[in-house]
Amino acid sequence: MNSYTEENYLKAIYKLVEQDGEAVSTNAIAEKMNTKAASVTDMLKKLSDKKFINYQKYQGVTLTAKGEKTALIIIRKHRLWEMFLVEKLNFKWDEVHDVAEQLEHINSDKLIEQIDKFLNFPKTDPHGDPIPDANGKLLTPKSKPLSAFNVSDNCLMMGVVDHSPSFLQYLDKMNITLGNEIKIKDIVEFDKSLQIIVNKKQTFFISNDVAKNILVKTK
Amino acid sequence: MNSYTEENYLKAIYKLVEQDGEAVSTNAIAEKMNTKAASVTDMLKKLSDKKFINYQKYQGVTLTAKGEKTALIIIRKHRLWEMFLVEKLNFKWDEVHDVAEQLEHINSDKLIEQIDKFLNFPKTDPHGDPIPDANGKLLTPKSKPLSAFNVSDNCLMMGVVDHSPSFLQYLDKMNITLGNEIKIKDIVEFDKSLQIIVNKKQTFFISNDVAKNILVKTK
DNA sequence: AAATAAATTTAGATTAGTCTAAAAATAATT
DNA sequence: AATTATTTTTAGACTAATCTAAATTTATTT
Repeated sequence: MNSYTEENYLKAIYKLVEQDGEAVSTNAIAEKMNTKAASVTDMLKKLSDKKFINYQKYQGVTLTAKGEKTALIIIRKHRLWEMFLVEKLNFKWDEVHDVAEQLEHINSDKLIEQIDKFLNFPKTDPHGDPIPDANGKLLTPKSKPLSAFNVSDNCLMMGVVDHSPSFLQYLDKMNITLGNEIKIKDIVEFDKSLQIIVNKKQTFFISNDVAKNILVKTK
Repeated sequence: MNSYTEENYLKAIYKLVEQDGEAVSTNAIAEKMNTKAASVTDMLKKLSDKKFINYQKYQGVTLTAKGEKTALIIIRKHRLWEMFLVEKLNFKWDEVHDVAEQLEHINSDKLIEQIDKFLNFPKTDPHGDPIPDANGKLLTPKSKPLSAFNVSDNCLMMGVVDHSPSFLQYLDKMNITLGNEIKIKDIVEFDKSLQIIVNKKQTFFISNDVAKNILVKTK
């Protein structure tokens, strides 16, 4: 089996590759893992020996098929546990991350498949992120940032980019949650802030920075 | 916080003290932890420094109040997770141990209290073992081995001594489960085997060894 | 294209937990 | 009580993951 630490490196590398779309640097991994570049280099050698990553000295890394599958299965567990915490144990969407970071490393196929079944096979986690299947296959839902839409577009809230508790709490306060309808009433020329109508009821302004972090699709 | 390994040592020491009722030896711990005596000595020093155990070289160990509370909170988590697996995720009582060994180390007060609530505050785990409360207090249910009773005594199945999958599967096959009524019809003079009537329906023989491992109380 | 800056890797230590082999302490036996 | 056996501890070494500091490679600037 792989160690807790190896799993966390694979997950970090997966997310960086997903984000940047290219080979990721030692420093980028070090920052994400809150560790030093020298430690990362040591681990990269190990992950490379185990065929989880493609690694050439000084050239950055990408995941092999084996590494990507392993990363996606950890992400599957993380997201299923988040869903469980919110749906069954009264956690808020801004409280689940740290616990799921621990639970994702529990090793039991039966456990995770039963959790999946218990939740009735959810497609996304509480933040709208897609849940990979048991083989590590991911169906990415088609969504774009709200900031990419225009005046009078009518959208459906699909997820978030920033997952920080403070951002999620802000969305709660504004009543912006998964599945809500968001219609763009106006876009301010000066700062690109948006006036939006949520669920045909509340009308208010959000900054363009906020809009960039809200994922929606056209309704 | 305490490491995964420290927690496992504390749990092992708790169980050995509970079983033997006196200071436990380095070798006994080594055997229970599947490790070597030299490794145990190292860990005992560390646990002693942290005030979890009373330890004098060559004299064996007992738990301090702090150590016992810590052990009981780990046992609380283990037993609540076992109950969750059986009650909510279709695990059998002989399948839960290994997964619960992992889950017991998850660190989140909210998580474990919500699991407790979700299960409607169970008093015992799937094997009839009592679940300590959130402060590490344990109410031991009064039960004795079936082998301590006499002909025509009518008992209620309360738990098991041996927790091995093979023993639990045997009990399943014989339809002996928690809460069943067990009446002693006869005790064979020769080998002390027992003829029992389960739930007023099935009558059959069990060995004295088996009877020693079934915990009951008088109905 | 040479010099400088930035990123990355190597070298050598450190910590937690483990091990083997040897030494020391306790227990059992004659 | 002396000897032998058993248990426990110490000494020194190993692995995984980390670190700092120095060396090396790659990238950027002049």
